[in-house]
Formats: sequence, C-alpha cells, structure tokens
Amino acid sequence: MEIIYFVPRRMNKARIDHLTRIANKSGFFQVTTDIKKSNILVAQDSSGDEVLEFLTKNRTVALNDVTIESKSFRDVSWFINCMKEGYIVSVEDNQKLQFKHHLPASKQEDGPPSKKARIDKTTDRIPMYACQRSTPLQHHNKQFTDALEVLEEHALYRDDPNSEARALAFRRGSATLKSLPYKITHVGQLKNLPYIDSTNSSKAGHCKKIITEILEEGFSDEVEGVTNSEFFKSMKIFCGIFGVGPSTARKWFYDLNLRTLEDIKTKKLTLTKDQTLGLRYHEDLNKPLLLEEANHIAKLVRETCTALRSGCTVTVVGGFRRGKDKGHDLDLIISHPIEGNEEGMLAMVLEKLDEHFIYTEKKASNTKRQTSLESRSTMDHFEKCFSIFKYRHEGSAKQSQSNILHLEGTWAAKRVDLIVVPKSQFAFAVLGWTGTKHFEREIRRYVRSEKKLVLTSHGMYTLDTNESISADSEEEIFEKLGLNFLPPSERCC
DNA sequence: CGGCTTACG
DNA sequence: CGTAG
DNA sequence: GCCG
Repeated sequence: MEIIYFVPRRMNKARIDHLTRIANKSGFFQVTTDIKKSNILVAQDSSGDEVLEFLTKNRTVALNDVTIESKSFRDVSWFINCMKEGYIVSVEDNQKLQFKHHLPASKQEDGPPSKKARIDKTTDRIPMYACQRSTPLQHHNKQFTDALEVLEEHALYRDDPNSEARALAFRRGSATLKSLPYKITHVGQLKNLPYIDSTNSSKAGHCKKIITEILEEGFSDEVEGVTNSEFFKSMKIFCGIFGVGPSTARKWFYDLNLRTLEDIKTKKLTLTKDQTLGLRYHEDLNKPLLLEEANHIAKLVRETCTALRSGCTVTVVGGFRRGKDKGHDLDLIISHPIEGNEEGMLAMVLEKLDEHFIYTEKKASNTKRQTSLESRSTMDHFEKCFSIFKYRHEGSAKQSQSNILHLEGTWAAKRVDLIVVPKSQFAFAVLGWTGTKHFEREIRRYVRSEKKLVLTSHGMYTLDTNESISADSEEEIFEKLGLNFLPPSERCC
C-alpha cells in the first residue's frame, strides 16, 4: 500500500477530490492530507523544484519534513497509468519530477528517441510538415497516438465524402505527438502543437478533446466505443484481406450484412483475383514477416539478380529500412550502377525464381519513357511487381521448439514487392518506397506548396515548366528541397 | 472556404 | 475500385 | 478535422 499526497498546485479541489476517490477505491493506494505520512508526492504540471517552492511558500510543511531523498516525486500521469492498469506500474523517467541541481546525476541521455531539430527557430513552433521533424519508431506518446489512429482508421471506413480528409487530420495530430521528445502529461503541453491546438480557435478541437480525455480518465469513451463497435471490428477484418478496401468492405457489411471472416468464406461472393488470393492466403499474409525472413528473401533475390547481371543492386526499402523488426511485406528496389543496365531485370528475375512466386501482379511505368514509338512498342516493360512469395522455412532439424516440428517443404505465403529502376531514378525510388505512407504524403505536400515542385518516386519536376531536377542520393534530394536530412529511422510518422 | 501525395492496374 | 511508400 |  502506497501512501500518496496530491500536491494542490495546478490542480483544483474537484480534481483532487476525484483523484482521491478513485485512489482510495483502488486497494493499492491510500491518500493522505498529512504530507509527512506520505511516501509519494503526486503533482501536475510541476517540476520538483516548483513543488518544493510551493509547499514551503504555503507553509504546508517544514523544510526538513519533505526532502528529495525522503519522498518520491511523481507526475500525475504515473498515477493515471496505475489506475488504468489496475496495479502500481513502474515510473517512467519522464514521470519523475525534475530537480535542477540533480540534472547532471541521472539524465542527459534519454534513450533512442531523438531530440534534435524539433522547434522552428523563427516561428518558435513545431514545424507543420512531418518531413521537417525527426519522428522515431519508438516515441513517448503511444497511448495518445494509438487513440488518434483508431479515429483515423474509423474515418476511412465511413462513407462520408469528407472522411478521408478527417482521417488525414487525425493522422497529422498523431504524427505531431510522435515527434515530441517527451511524454504529454498535462493539457498545458498541448498548447500550440500543430494539428492539435489551433492558434486561432479558442475552443478545443477533436484531437485535443481525445488527448485531454485520456489525460484525465486514462482512456477515451469515444475511442473505446469505436474500437468495440461491430462496424469497426468487421471493417477491420474485411479490409485486412488483400484486395479488399473500404468500399468493398462497406458493401459486405451494409448490403449483405456480413460480419466475420467466416461469413466471407462461406458466402459465395463475386471476388476479384486479388481478393480470392487474399482470402486463400489470409492467415499467412496476416502473420508478421520477420526481419530474419525478410533478409533471407532479400539475399535470394540479390544473388539471383547479380547472377543474371553483374553489378545489380538490390536494396531493402519499406518498413525494414526504417528499422522495423517485422512487417506486413518486403519491398526491394533492383537497380544497376550503369543507366539502362537494369532493363529487363524484373522479367528475368521473375522467370528465374518462378517456383517461388505464387502470384505476380506486374505494373508498368510510363513517366518519360520518351519518344513513344520505339520504346513503347518494344515490349512488356514492367518495372513494378506486387507478388505473393512462397517462403520456405529453414532447416527443420532444429530441436529448440519442443513440440512444433517444421516439416520439410513447409512454407508460408509472404507479400514481396519488387521495383526496378534506372540509376537516374534510384534516389527518388528509395525515398519514395522507404515511407512511411504519411511521410511520403507530407514531403510531397511540402514540395508542392512550399517549393512549387512535384516529387514522385521517379523524380522531381518544376510545377510550371515540368523541368526535371536530378539527384543521386536521398541527401541530395533533402538538400535541394531545403530540408534537414532525416535518416529512414526518423521518418516513422 | 479550398486543400488535403502521387502513380500504377 | 484496388495496390504501393 | 485542421490550417491558411
């Protein structure tokens, strides 16, 4: 049983009464108004120094009764977390109240999340575009971003003409929080955050309401309601099928009253080719692709490519390039240091690895395949391929898994995307296929509206005259766009 | 109130 | 309408 | 839904 004292600084009586009530009901907290009897002080929007100053100024306590050594000083977000989890959770570093003279002792380092370049020096505000900010994979506000992304997903499912734009707004709010190098612990910290706290409007927007709700209650009624709704759950299942998007899923839900994966499988529906395969391999395709498996496939493709044409490069892009250790697919860019030497590689590699591919959906590219007559007519010039790859599991000899025996010939279907590009487009393809999806939208929006240029995964062009702007590396593209370079691991918005 | 990434089948 | 970052 |  922890004895806690709520510091009545920046918390009104009603708030403290409420917290006291839920604490005393918890079974693991006892609230006291006698600070000397407490072992944990809980405060809001305050540093440790501010708490000490407040207590002494209000003569709540004699100086020696409360010291840094004798009590634990914690932010109210820790308390809220405990109430949410139903037990006393460990204190995160950013929930320990800070004392200036203790600074050098513990924390100058804050772990993986990067702290660099987050405030625009001229506007004193976090930059508007996610491509101007560092966004690490691991961040401090998952509780809030998960909630906002549920609303984003829900908006995409809804049949409202403005729903895509609303979904985008939720994603932008989420992306702002992911870029913060600290955890949000009180509403005051939301001030001026792009896509969360409007500078103009005085009334709280939707994103801000959700975050506030979670700060105060530990959860959001609206988000919980959406998550548990039959509509959301069914739409999530349906859209989890390769080849099925919101439109098809809505028809199944509303017109045919279907709800579960079983409904889809048993009902004889008219399915597209993608959907048929999406259903057939649903279990495999919805199991995560592990980094080790991805590297194995990449190695096979790389060896095949270099054998076909020496000098060929095969680059892992997508989520794995950003540093993820699992993903839903593998994205590979095939290229060659000599312009033109990449031509025909996709067809060759698909033929060579024919028995590894269950399904291949090939796509051409047009953009500036110049002088339409000669190169256009010549052939099936495909340069993109979305495939389902037959991944054979490795050595069944391993004894490590007690009962699970990997039989020889056991395999799983995995999504693999192959993209072939000439050297001149390589940097743009790498930038365009490394993601995230939101990062791509943001950098393209920035390029168009701030630089009057158009950015695609093939190149960059002036908006008015359509002149091409070349680049040989991602760094060069960022540089030409006036952006600080962000390594892939900091594009996780 | 307009705009919201871009390109492929 | 669906796919991709 | 949020921004200019």
